Amino acid sequence: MTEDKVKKTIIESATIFFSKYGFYKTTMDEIARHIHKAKGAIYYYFKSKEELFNEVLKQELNTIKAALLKIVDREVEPMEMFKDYILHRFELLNNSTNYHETLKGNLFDKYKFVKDVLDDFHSFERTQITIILEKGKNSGYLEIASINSTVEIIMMIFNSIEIPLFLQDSYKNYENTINELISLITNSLSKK
Amino acid sequence: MTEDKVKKTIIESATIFFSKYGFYKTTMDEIARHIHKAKGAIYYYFKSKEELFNEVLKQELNTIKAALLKIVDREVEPMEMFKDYILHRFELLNNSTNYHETLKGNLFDKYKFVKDVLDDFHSFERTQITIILEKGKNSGYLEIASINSTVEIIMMIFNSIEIPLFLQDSYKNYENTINELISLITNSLSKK
DNA sequence: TTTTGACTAAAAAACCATTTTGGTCAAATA
DNA sequence: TATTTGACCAAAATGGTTTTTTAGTCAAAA
Repeated sequence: MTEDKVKKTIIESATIFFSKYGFYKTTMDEIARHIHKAKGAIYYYFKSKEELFNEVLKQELNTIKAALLKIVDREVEPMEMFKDYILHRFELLNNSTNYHETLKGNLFDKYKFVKDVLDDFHSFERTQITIILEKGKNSGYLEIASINSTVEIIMMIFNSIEIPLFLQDSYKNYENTINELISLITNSLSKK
Repeated sequence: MTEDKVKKTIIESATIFFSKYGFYKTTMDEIARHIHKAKGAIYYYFKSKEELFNEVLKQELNTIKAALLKIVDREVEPMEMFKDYILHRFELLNNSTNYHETLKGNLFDKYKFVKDVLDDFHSFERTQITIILEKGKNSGYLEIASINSTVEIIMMIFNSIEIPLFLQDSYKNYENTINELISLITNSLSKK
């Protein structure tokens, strides 16, 4: 229906500006102007700027979730799947400007309003990694004492390493770092 | 001699205030007043506030380095040594307020002036971890393809995980996290 | 049902005056 | 000679005020 179409164009416009200028330096006016609408129109579909940003981030993360789900649904050897997952996970998030925005914002303890969207993504990822590790354990490839603890420390490493990786350029070779990280983790989990 | 004595009291005073208020909210005047000296006296020993902070941080890190050296110099099984090293490494840094200050400052891309002191510490740590891993490799406990790469990824994880660990309180159980991290890494490196 | 655009209250930015602070230095002290 | 002082300066930080911008509202129009 038409309603969804307009909503879609608003989100598209918002995505452009939020990606380029971040949350605080984007105005509702410019988002509206870009699609030749009055600012008020946006408020017919979204109750606030924060809700709009949330929607943008949510869609960006949903696309990433979908891509990652494909990897977990494949029929491959669990260790191979895990490598693939990590590789794509960082690649996809590395390309999500609004995710970077959020990361940065969280360091400055602003952006509390994205908590739900981020929590959802973390929860998704926790589930996927658990599934992969369980597959590996069941098929005898992996040796894991406590799957839960393992998933937690892996999540923590992922979420920590993002900051230097995405926000600072302090680390020369991104590619290399990810590959070494994959080796370290898979080495740790696989039976020898 | 007397010169060193005065210099020492200045550093002590500076340590107190920098630890309590951080670099920017500490004034040279209060550092001087606390030891009943005029501000100018400090400038007889240190050429700037930045140099003074550097000295404070340097001494804090030197103490930590000394403590860590003791661990590496011990005669124990390499894997045990590595566990000990990691455990104390985080424990010691966790108690260094001025190191936290620096970490925070680096995120906000200020504090460029501490670069040398930090680089020195990183270089020290790179050396120690390399020594431990080489010991482990030579004595047949560890299985490592490239020691250099392994050291780099471990360093990166250490330096990344500090941010949530020290600066945010987002992670519930510090103890537990460190232990899981130790398990993950040692598992990855040791022969089975 | 959807869009507009004038409107408001609050936040941000710009501005200015005042104070604080890092750093200097000639003179005093030891 | 080696060290300390404290008045002094320029630059930065701070506080307070005015102006501008912006998120959000809403009655009227389409």
